[in-house]
Parts: sequence; C-alpha cells; structure tokens
Amino acid sequence: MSNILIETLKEIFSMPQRKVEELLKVCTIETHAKNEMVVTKGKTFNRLGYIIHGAARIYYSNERGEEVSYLLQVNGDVIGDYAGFITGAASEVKIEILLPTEVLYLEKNQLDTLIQKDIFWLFFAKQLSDMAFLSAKQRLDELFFYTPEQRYLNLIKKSPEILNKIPQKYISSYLGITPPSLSRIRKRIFDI
Amino acid sequence: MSNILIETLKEIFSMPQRKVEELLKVCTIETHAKNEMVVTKGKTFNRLGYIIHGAARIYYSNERGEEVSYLLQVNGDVIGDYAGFITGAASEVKIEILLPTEVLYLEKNQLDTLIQKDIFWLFFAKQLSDMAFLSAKQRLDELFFYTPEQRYLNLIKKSPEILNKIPQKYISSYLGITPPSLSRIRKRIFDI
DNA sequence: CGTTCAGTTGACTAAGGTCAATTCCCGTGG
DNA sequence: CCACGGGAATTGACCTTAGTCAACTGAACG
Repeated sequence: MSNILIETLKEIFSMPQRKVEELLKVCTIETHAKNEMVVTKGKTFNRLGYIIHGAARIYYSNERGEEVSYLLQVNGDVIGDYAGFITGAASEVKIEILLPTEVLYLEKNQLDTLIQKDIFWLFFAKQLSDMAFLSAKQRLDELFFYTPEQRYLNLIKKSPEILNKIPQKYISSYLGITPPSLSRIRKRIFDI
Repeated sequence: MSNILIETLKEIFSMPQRKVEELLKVCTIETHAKNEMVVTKGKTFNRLGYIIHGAARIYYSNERGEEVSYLLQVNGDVIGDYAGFITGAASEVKIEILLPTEVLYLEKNQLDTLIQKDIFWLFFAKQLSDMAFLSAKQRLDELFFYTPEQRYLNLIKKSPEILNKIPQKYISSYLGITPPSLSRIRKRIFDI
C-alpha cells in the first residue's frame, strides 16, 4: 500500500522519495465509513485529504440552502476545501463519504511547519495551488463548452467507475442538473 | 500614476514598498490600441498583464471553433493565460483589447529569475496561484448557483462600468448565453 | 410484508437556442 | 449635410431542453 502511495506521490509532484517519506511522516491516515459526514461546522476545514481508496462527494450550499456537488472524488483524488485551506476562511463545505474510504490527511499547520524548515515545501505548496487552479479551470471549460448531455458523456468516458459507485442524484448535481433531467438524458443516450 | 500602482500592488499582495519597486523594475508597460489582438499563436503566452487602465476580453476557442469570453477585464484586473503561464503549454488564448489600454507586464522568466535570487518571490508566485484558483472557484460558484439572469444582475452590481464599456455580445458570451438571450433578459429586467 | 428512498416517467412550464428579419447606431464618403 | 453601409442589438417565430411537481416503479432492508 504505502509503496504504491509513495510511487504515486513521487510521480504527481515529481519529487524525490526522500521528500515523499518526509511528507508522509506528518500525514495521518483515517478511515471513514460509508455515509459518514466529514464537516467542520463554522470552522475552517484545515486539512487536505488524498483518497487512497473509496469515494466522496464535496458539496457547498448557497444562501438559499440549495446544495451543489462541487466534486465527486474517487481513488487518487483530493478532498477538502482548498479555498478555506489557503485563506483560512470558515468553511461552508460538506464532505459526504459514499463508500468505505481511506484518506491520507495533511494538516495545514503541518505543511506550514514543513515550509518553515525547508523551502522545498513552498514549491510543493505552490504546486498544490497550481493544480487546484488547473482543475477549476478545466471544470469551467467543461461548463462553458458542453451541454449537460455532453458533460455526462464526458464523465462516462473519463471516470466510468464513478457511474457504478455513485448514486445518480449526486452525478446530476455534479453536472449541474436535476435528477429527472439526468434520467431523461440517460434515456436519450441508451434507449436509441 | 506609478504611485497609485505601487500602493495598489502593496495592498493586493501585502508586500513592502521595497519589494514592489523591485518587481516594477522587471516589469514593462505597454499600450494597446482599441481592437488590437494580443495573441501568440501556437506559443505560450509567457506573461501576465495587469490592466492599469482600459479593458480587454480573454477568450478561448474550443475544437469546434466556438469561442467563449472567459473573462472581461477592466482597470485593476489581470490578463493573460495563467494555465499556460504555469504549465508552459502553448496557449489557445486570445486577448482582444476593447478600449485604449495600458498594461503592466511581468514576463515569466523575469519572475523565475526573481525567485532564483530571493525566496520571497516564491511566496509571491504562490499568492498568484492562490488568487487564480480563488477567482476560478468564484466563477464556478456563480455558474452553479445562479441562472443567466441572476448572473447578469450580479455583473451589473459588481462591475457596473463594464456595461457601458463592453459590447453586449461579449457580455453574453461571458455569461454563457447567446446575444438574443441577453437581449431578452435585459427586456425582462428593464421593461417592467 | 410494509417502509423508505432512489430512480423513472408524465404533464406542464419556463427559458435559452436558432434562424431570420428588422431596427438602431455610427462612421464614412458623396 | 445627408445618404449609405455595416455591424450590433433587438425582435419574432419556432424548437429544444431543463425545471417542477406529482405519480409511479423498483429495489433494499427491516
């Protein structure tokens, strides 16, 4: 397990094994049960999680109480509230664990401590921000250039495993549509 | 002019005047005429611009040649292709100058040189990434939580100056709708 | 066997997309 | 000074699709 993790992190951040080990030393692994809610009401969600295996959805509620599944995350994806992580603002995010899930957590203060000791970790932190930006940008492009139907097809192509693992209602929310709409889209696609 | 610029940058990045001056030393100011196109076809757009005064729209084209106004930027906003800036990937971005515009440019290699010399500038670079992420996230929230009509109202409230400066067709594209739709929305809003 | 909840379906509404025609605005040239 | 041309904006007619609400189905679980 830990070996795969080390190799993966080495590759993602293109950093030497020594650094990965240093990082893992200040991380913790937690397991979450299915349907567990990971929330920090009124506080900052001060950590980033890396899903070793499992699935979760990250969602935000607006002032009218409507919720939107901001992300559907599976193996190898990141969970947390990166906006809160960098600004320290209290988090409106909620994370719902959808499958038995094992998560590698990095606390913000641990990262800060690393940065104090070794400037390498500032590069690492910048990489995190870069990656967060790029994935948000990708999501924006998706929303601008594709219809809900095309977005669904893209999702099937990109993460087929999500379809079996994650209830439709969260997929529809992720796509920015209602469950009946997704149902009709599926009918259009598969019935022909 | 330069005073205002220094004060503004000091505030945005909360950095000492000395650092701002150091930064400005490696920046260049360029003026663009109305309707000018700022493109680097097939190359990376290797610089970030800060609009001292003027207006521009940043847009991307998808594979079908449809274009989307990714951003409408005015005084104090940033122009460029931040994704290309950090990844070095060739840029599909096009920037159209909408008014006589003065831009402060920072070249990527200048920033890299600064970072080599003084680790402070790595903090600065991370701040840039953080800000890019946060504004992309804000845009996502806007798209998820609001209808086109509400987005238009939000835009009026947030940047009323845009309405007079920028042609409707770019505003509609920014909102993710067609010009006729924006026209009808305006009718709904103002006719009553 | 009944409860519960996710998913689907039907009926209807609302709103944006598309295409084409028209109007408006503005700058240019006669 | 006025007429014309061209692009932007608006409008109308029609289509498509998502939203809404409610009813129904089906599977999971006790």
